[in-house]
Amino acid sequence: MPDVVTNKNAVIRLSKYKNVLRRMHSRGVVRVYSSNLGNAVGVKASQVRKDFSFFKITGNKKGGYIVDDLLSMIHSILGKNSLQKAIIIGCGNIGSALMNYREFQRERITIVAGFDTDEGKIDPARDIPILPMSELKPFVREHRVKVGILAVPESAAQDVLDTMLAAGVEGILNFAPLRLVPSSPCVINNVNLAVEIENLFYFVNHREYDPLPTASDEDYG
Amino acid sequence: MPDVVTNKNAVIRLSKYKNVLRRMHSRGVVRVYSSNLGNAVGVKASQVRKDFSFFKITGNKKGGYIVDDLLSMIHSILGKNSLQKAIIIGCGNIGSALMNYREFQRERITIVAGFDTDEGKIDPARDIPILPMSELKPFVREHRVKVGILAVPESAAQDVLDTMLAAGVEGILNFAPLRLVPSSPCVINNVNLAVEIENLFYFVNHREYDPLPTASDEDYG
DNA sequence: TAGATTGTTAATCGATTAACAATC
DNA sequence: TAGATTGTTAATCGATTAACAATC
Repeated sequence: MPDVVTNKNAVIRLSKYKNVLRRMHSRGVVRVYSSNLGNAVGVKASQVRKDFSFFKITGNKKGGYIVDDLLSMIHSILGKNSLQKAIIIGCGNIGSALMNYREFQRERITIVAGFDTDEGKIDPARDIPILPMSELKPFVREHRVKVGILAVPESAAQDVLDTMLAAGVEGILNFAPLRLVPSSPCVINNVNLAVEIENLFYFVNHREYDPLPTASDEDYG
Repeated sequence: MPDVVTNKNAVIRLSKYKNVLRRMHSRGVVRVYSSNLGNAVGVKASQVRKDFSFFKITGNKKGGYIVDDLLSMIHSILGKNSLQKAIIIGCGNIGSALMNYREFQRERITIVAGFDTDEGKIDPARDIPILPMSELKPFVREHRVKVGILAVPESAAQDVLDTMLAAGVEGILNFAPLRLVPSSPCVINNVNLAVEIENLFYFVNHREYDPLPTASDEDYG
C-alpha cells in the first residue's frame, strides 16, 4: 500500500504526539518544532512532518507549530471531542481492571458496561453495570456502541467474537492470545501481554554486551 | 541492521508459533508445515522458514516439522524450561490484575512480589507479597529478579524506572504512556493501552467501505 | 537580510515475500 | 520416481530518513 491507505503507525504516532503536546501545554509551552516532537517520540523530525502532511496538518515555514492549535487539530482527527464509548466482554482480571482504568478516563474513553457469562458477576445496579451475554445485542443496538474489549479466556474468544460482531460491534481490542477470524469485516487490534513479557525475557537473557545506549535524547519529556 | 542483530518481530512471531504449536499438540497433530504455521499466524510460509533459519531450527526437506520437536526447540530458545520471575511496581488497576493473570501463569511467568508506595496496600503476608518501595533493592538482589512490570501513574514512572534500574532490574514492561529515558542500559517494552484503543476508534470511525476482508484463511486455529 | 524551519520529493534502509535449487 | 517441501538467495515492498527548494 502506498500511503493513502492510512498507515497504522502514523495514527499511533499521532496519539503519541498528542500526549507529548498535552504535557507541553500544561507546562505553558507555546510553540513547538518538528524536531522537538521527533525527539520526544523517538523518530526523526522529517517523520513528524511527513505524518502531519498526511493528516493535512500545516505549520509555519519559520515558526514551527502552535501547541494549542496542533493539539486541537489532533484531537479532532482522533475524535477526542466526543465521548468514546466501549464495552468490555469478560470481567475477569484485566477486564475488570480496565473498567476503571484511569488512562482511559483521561482520554474520554468510557466503559459503558461489562458482560460476563458468570452469574455471580452480573450486577446491573453497579455504576458500570455488568450484564449477562444475552443483553449484549440489545445493549449495543440501543447505545450504539462500536468498540468492544475482548477479555475472555482463549477457549471462548472466537465464539465471543462472533457474538460481538453479530451484535453490531465494529472494532475489537483483543486480549486473547490467538489470531481471531472475523465473520464479518471489522477492525481488530491485538494486545498480547504474555507475548510482550516473553519477548522481554528473551532480550534480557540474550543481551551480551551493553546494547546500544538506548536512544535517550529528549527535548520535552 | 542486517538481521544478525535479532529482530524483535522474529522473536514475537516465535512466541506466536509456540502458541499455535501448543494448540496443535493438544489436538494430537504430529507434523506441521511452514504453510500451516504461516496461515495460523498471518505471515507467508517463507517468513516462517526464514525465522526458523535465523534461530537455527531445521526440519525435513520433505516432511515438514515434528510438532513436539519444534515445540521443545522453541521452548528452549524462549527460556520456557525454567521459571520466569518478575515483579510488579504499582499495584493499582492493571498492576494487581497482572498479579494473578492466568496467561502469565500458563507461561510459567511468575510474579514474585508487588511494590507500592501506598501504605494501605502493603501486605507482606499475602501469597504474592506487596512490599514498600524501600524493599525493592534488597528484594531484587536477593531473588535475582531481572524483569519488572512498571504500572504506576505517568507522573511517577520516570522516577520509579530510575529506582528499578538502580536496584538491578534489566528489563521493563512499561504501561505508563510516555517514553522513558533509561539511566543505564536496559530493555524496555512499552504497552500503551489507551493509545491502542484510541487507534481502534480512529479506524472504526474512518472506515469507508468494507475494508479488505481481513485475511481469514486459517489452517489450525 | 541571513538563518532556520517547513513541506515534499528522492534515497535509504529493513523487513517480508517470491523464487528456486536441493532433496527426501 | 514424481511431487512436495525445505533452506536460502534474490526481488519486492513499504516505511523511515535525508535532502532541498520555498519562505518566513
